[in-house]
Amino acid sequence: MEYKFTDIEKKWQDQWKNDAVYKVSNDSARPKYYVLDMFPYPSGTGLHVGHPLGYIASDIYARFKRLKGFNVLHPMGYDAFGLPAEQYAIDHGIHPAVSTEQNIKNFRAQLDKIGFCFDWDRQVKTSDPHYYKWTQWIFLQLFHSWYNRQTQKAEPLTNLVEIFEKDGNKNQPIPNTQFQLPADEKKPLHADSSYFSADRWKAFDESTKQSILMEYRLAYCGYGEVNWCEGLGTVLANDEVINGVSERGGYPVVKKKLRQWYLRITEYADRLLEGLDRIDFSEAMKEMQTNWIGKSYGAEVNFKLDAGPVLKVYTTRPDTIFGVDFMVIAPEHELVEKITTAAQKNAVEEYIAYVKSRSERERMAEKKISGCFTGAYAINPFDEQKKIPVWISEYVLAGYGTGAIMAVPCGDERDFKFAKHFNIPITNIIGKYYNGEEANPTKDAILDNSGFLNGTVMRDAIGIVNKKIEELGIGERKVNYKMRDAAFSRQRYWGEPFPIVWKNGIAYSLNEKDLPLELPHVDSYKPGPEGEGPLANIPSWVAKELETNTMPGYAGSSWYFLRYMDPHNEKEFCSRKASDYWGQVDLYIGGTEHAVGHLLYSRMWTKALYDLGYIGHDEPYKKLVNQGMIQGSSRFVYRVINPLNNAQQIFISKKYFDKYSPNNVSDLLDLAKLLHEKITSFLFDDESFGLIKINPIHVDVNIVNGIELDVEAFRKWKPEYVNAYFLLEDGSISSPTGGGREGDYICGTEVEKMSKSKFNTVNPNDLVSRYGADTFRMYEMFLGPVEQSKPWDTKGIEGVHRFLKKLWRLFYDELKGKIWNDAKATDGELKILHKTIKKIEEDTERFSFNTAVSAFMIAVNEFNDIKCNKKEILQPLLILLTPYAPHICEELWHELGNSSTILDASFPKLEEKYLVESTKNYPVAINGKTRTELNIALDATQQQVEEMILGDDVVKKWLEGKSPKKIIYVKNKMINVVV
RNA sequence: ACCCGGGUGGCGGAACUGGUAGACGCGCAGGACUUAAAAUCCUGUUUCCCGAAACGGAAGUACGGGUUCAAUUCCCGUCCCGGGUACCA
Repeated sequence: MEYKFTDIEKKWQDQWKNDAVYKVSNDSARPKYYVLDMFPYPSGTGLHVGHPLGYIASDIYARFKRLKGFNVLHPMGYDAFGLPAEQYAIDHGIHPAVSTEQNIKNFRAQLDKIGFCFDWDRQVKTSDPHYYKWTQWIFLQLFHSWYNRQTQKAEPLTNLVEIFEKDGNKNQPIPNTQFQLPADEKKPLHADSSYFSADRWKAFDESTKQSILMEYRLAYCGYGEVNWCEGLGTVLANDEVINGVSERGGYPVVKKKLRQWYLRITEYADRLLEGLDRIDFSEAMKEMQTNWIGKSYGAEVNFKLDAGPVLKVYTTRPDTIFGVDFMVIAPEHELVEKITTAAQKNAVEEYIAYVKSRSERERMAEKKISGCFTGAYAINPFDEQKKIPVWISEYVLAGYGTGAIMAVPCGDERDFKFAKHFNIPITNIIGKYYNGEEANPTKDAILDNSGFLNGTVMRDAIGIVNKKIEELGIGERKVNYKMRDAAFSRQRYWGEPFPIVWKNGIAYSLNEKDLPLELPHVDSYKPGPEGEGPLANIPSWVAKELETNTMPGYAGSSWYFLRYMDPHNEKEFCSRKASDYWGQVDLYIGGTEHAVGHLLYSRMWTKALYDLGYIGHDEPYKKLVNQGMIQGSSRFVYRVINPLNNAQQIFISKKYFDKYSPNNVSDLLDLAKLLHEKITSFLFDDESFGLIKINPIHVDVNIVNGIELDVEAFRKWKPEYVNAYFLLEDGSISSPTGGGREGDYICGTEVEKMSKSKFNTVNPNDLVSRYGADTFRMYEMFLGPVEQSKPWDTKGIEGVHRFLKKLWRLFYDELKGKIWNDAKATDGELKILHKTIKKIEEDTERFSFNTAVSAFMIAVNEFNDIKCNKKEILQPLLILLTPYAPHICEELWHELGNSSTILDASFPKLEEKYLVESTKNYPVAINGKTRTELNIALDATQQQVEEMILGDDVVKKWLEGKSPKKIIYVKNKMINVVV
């Protein structure tokens, strides 16, 4: 009986489906465990071997937890709204719903072959109205809520109105400090522009009230910049803009302000930081989120400008205020227009036009220093003699702080370079700490040239200056966050419609009973007028004054983990009973590319839902494991392009590509001679050989075995290659007519992103049909640590497949048939088994699946060596292995006589007694270099060890008669003799 | 530019908390079985030096420094590669 993986896998997949073994109940006496994979986007290209990596890891863990007695939720679904489907619709005229459905079918078929334990009854799709009804509903909760800074949580907006009616907003300042109330007619001179009394609130008209409330809503409307492409008449994603022009068509792209929805995530900044202490994410991940939130303590300082207005800057280093040599404000700062002098007007406008064409990323990445003087000067409040020139430059972004900085070149590298570049004189306020060659950002220097701060250590000066600034009323201490509110609208079709109607410029929500607001059918995906989305082209939609923006891709994925708990609930997004039972996602697996997007948004939504009392926990993911990317391993063939005959297809093996430099004339002549000698139809003359080119061309990795090209498959790959000649590695020729061929054609290799265009994608289906799902699953894990990125190479899969065949042969012999037996296991056999139990349990628990696979190989090799075919040993081994290779284990489990599924077996219990050792082979090092090994009892004392060491011949030889200075003996580790 | 991660044989990787660098697998080389092939099994495989071999010696974890009895592991600096940088998902 041989290992027929195709039959076995088919049989058990069908059986499992019929028996609904993966159906999960919300009602169980067992403890719960929730394993989740990051929501996949069903792309048109289908799965390649990189995608299932995380799913296999989570599947193994889910199955492992089930064996350990948990009620495990392991669901799967689709993040089905998104830009690619819409782009596909624009290009091919196929409705996104249709192509998405097709893609999902394809995905599902691929997933099913791998044998995952997903409970498909719980599948969700974000583009399904049954799902996005609740996305819209949650949006409305955010729309109807505000963040109470006193209680530090989201509350219904009705609370806020009550507060306003009682106290005005004196205790609840408007989050956006730039916001200005309409002028107060009663006390126009003294009115603070952002505070109002209860009386005044009551006197506001509806429109003013609504625009003030909008300033507090967690989901609010404002204005923001988008990538506007006049040529395409549309707004582009950052991805679609390359070097300031559109990816499609190459039209210029500029920034344009459009009305946008936002989520007030900045109000949650502190709680998002605090929450990181309570969740098990990697330090790197926490650091990335912390840096993204970017909390800093500093001061806002007002500088008077000679041109009249006041310039507000944010600085984290107020101690350096005497070192301010110039100001830099963002080119889009509202003051620029007001303060620019007539003489500088042209230069400034030109510079602003340049900056408008630049993406934020380009601006930050730019090494070349650029900027423009506005002609205006600021006055240092502590040194009124000092006139500080005001510049604009792209390196200052409008969205961060106040969009203006005070530049201190002796203490800040970027400011220093700017000053040098524009010949701005540099004031040294840190004495010998500044060498004139580079800035020194120290906080430990003693201040100099700093008026009343002279002689103070910078660190201490910060507080002194802050106090002074506040006393003088020229500024205040300020906590600042780099994070900005999340833009929450897209001028696109394929997303959730907002349940919002506009009446007289005021946004009102739809009633809950009118949800879902279904996405209407459109005939064209072209943008609407003025950069609005395609929905603006539908007369009936516009007539109802419905919002024409749609929600962004992350709307549906911000809460999907909750819907899986209660996927068919028509009354609620998720019942409190279900979310209380399942609670947090215990294990979340996905890539680091979501570090600051999805993971922050879903954390915020969870906190808001928690604040409003809809769920009982405020962090969605208890533990996060980041899976690395599987990179493609590309293969290249080298085509010789003969200028005398462009159409001729001649490929040279890697050796010759390495040997002949395409830039060296004599190399090219040698190559031409060689080719002519071997292939008579290859001709050259005195002029042409110098023009020969050698082009590396991506070749489909599926027709390359390791690095050897299947030349016949290559000729069939594309019509132009039918008559290809190959100069093989051994110098022989493979010609299209056949004959004369002996050697191999060797390809070049390179590690690149896995993508269709590089012909380096490998479809899991192909591998599953060739080796089986169990082999595929184990090989994906065997490649290396889940967290690490690594290149894919199909070649090594054979080793894992051999392992499974070897396992099979412990049960069945090809000739003798059944060989497993009921004999009693020896201590030696039990030792191997329990060593393996220990290793597998530990490795699985810490997600070290690659070493677990090795441990299985070692165990099977050892049992094979000692011819152990005993059921007593093999049965627990199968249970250990079943999370990794479920099909073969289920088959053998039943062959051993079990009738219930192995999925519900219990994980073997480790018996330490089989593993106890009394001695150890200690490595003995002399001066840190291992020289010999000694077998010593584990309970040996320092003295006993020293005696043994000094009596050893090898040690004596290395001591050369000298006596050791010290003998270091670390129990159960090693011995080091210091001479 | 900024933030995060990574760099170990021909290749993927192992070494979990500073303690025998290279487990396991691929590939390669040699051998057994076979008419042959496949499958399977056995042996070897970091590099260099000495040597017939056993054995022995030296170097070695991107590069340059440092801490330590001992560094792939900790610290400082440099280079290279990957992810993210707010509308790809």
